[in-house]
Amino acid sequence: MPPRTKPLRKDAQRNRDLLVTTARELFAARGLDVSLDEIARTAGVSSGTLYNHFPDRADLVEAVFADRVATVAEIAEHALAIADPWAGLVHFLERVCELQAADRGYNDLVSRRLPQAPPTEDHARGYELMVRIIDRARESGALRDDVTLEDMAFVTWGTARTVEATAGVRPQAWRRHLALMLDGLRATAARPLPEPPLRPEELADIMRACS
Amino acid sequence: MPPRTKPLRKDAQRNRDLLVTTARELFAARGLDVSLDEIARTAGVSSGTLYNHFPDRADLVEAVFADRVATVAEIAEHALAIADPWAGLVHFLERVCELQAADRGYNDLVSRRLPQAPPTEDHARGYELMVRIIDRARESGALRDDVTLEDMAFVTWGTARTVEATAGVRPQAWRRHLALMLDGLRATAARPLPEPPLRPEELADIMRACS
DNA sequence: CAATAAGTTGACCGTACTCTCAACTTATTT
DNA sequence: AAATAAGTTGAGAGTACGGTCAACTTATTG
Repeated sequence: MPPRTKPLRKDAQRNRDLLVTTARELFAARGLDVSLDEIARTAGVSSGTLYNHFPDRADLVEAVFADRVATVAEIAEHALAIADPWAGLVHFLERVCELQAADRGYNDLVSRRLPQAPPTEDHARGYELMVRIIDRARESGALRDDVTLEDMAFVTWGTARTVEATAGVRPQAWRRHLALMLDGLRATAARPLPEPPLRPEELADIMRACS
Repeated sequence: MPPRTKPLRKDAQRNRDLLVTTARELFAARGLDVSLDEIARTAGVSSGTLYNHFPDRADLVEAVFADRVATVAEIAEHALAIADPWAGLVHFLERVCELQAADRGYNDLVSRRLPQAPPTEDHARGYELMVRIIDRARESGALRDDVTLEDMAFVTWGTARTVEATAGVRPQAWRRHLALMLDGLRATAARPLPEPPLRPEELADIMRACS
């Protein structure tokens, strides 16, 4: 659907796009903490223009990573297209972690709580698909039956930190971390867990929390 | 052994101690990014005094956490005193993660690369003990034989991130993360790993790296 | 081609932080 | 109780950042 708002003037649209792509590159290379002034300068516009388009840093971050939710949903779809449920889960987690490893900004985004983009329909779709990936893997008997979708956050958070630490020295080290984690998620590895899973609302709180 | 340098004047010593304990509290509560001015103010001394004692932020951090290396070594000793090698490893990792969970500053410290304290003899002792914890667990057949001491960094990094994320909502959630990870470290869970372990020098590089 | 709306500029304000130093105060020494 | 060495102070320099706005420029419209 076309956006309801009146279209931007064409130079304004050009500047906006420029800012987003510039920010995307800088975020990818150096993480989410790049200064907004530097982004504007690199894009060749004044800082006023940046603030005109994106009043808040979160607005810019949201614009830069707006497509990622859909990307994750697509990955989830591919994962569900794999016949073997366990292989599907592994595929999903590997691909998501690859996204993190390829983009320091995205890695920061999944790590830190940040902007809280308003929940979109892609969000809901991705969530549904992920639930199915987990359920299917669990019902197949490959995934341990005491883990939930929320436990996948541990995978994401953990590899995010490993990606950050090892990026300079061994960019693929996170694969080893992930593999160990995956071996712990197998039904055959299951031992009683010491703590109940995060409830969906708790995880939502964590994601939403800004600080 | 008494320090070789001339002892501080007694008010200077008092101020120094005050700064360290104040910094310890603030770091523990709010992480390593507390401003130095605030630490000085809270301690009731001027910022000049702080910089007189600790020219660099890293110097203060080092003073605050100087004892932690010895603490970890002690935990390692306790772990080795446990008869069952696997239980010893679990004990060690749980206790270290508890340290992280109890102190946001320490959690930051193990996460981010920061100051690179000069390697002390406690360091070497801790290292030796940790090697023995791992070797013993592996030789007992409980720990998978394709993991190394360096793989424990994944445990530390991972839980560090989970601690950070969940501290406000479910302070014990990291125990679940750790338990999943531990299940992946069991010999019975072992599947081939996709990436060679970090070499000791690589891990040292990561720890040393400042940025 | 006006006329007007839309967008841009860059200097500037406020804030927060690290770090310095000359003037001052306090402890220690003889 | 001087004399001296040691330590403290707090204002302020320097930096970087987010964010604002009145004056200016540019696109669009009739």
